[in-house]
Amino acid sequence: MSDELQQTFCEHGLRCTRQRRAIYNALSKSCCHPTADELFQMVKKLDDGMSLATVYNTLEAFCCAGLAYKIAGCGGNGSTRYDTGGDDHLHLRCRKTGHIVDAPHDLGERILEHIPQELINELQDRIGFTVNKVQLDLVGEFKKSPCGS
Amino acid sequence: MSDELQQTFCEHGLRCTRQRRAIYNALSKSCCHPTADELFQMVKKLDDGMSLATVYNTLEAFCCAGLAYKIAGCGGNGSTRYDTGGDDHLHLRCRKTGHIVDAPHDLGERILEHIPQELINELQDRIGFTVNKVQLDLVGEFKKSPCGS
DNA sequence: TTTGATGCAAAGACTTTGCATGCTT
DNA sequence: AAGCATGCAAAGTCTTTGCATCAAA
Repeated sequence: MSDELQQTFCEHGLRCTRQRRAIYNALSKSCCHPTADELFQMVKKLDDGMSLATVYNTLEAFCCAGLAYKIAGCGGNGSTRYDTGGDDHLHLRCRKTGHIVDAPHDLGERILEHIPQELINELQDRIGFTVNKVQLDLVGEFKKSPCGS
Repeated sequence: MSDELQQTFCEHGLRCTRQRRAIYNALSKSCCHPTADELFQMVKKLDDGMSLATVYNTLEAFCCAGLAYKIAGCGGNGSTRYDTGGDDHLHLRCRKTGHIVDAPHDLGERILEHIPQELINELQDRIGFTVNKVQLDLVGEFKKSPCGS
């Protein structure tokens, strides 16, 4: 079983288990930044021996290893959402449902490239704050539910 | 007691109580987007007859009325943070502590004005998403604790 | 074989709710 | 006087933890 995923885990100091594979696959396939429970529901269908605690533990391990990120859950209910932390830094957040969806890649890039790096640098110097990631959120409302979810 | 705050509440259909005054004042004075519990701690010092449930209820009422906003609590612990929803749309989020601080007003404006409205419009048309608020978060780390908190 | 991961259930943290009482309007 | 807001405690979510068992390395 020395596939790509195994190697990814290994490079990040994580053991490669059946559960972690399933969770990682579900997370990276999803376009909608699922919550821990949503992931659990997806994964349980494919693999019945799976507990919600493991999903939480695994996500925490992924986050520590840099394989995933928590993104805020400020919408409807207060649950944390996760993503695999690609370069999708433009989110559409629905005020009502709490859903978070990536903006189309091309538009995201075109919008983000307008943010001037020299101002970010100035800010870092002035405040004593190190910026790791620039995250632009457009808060609003979907006219209809995205992703069919 | 027909001061400014009373009028603000009244315009938003809210009764003006001692507790709501205290909570609103504490929230608008704070530069650091407190959690419900942090607000409770601040306010309890000044007004002993104050319950945490009231803080939550009041914040919920403020949010419904548009007097405050929830902002995500994706940092350390998972508690929601609040602000009075001025035009401070550039936040510095500390990965480690979960603290959220406004960027200095001038810098925030200078950075945000670079985001081209026509691209936002294009996105709204393409996705069927109505943007109410543009929120830019710089995620990273403070070299030392901000706000003395 | 060693060591970390899993699953279960219990505990913990954060938030909401029901209801009697009090206060604003 | 009427009706919303408060306070308390209990209930509800979401998340973490302890511990025995299991599996990856």
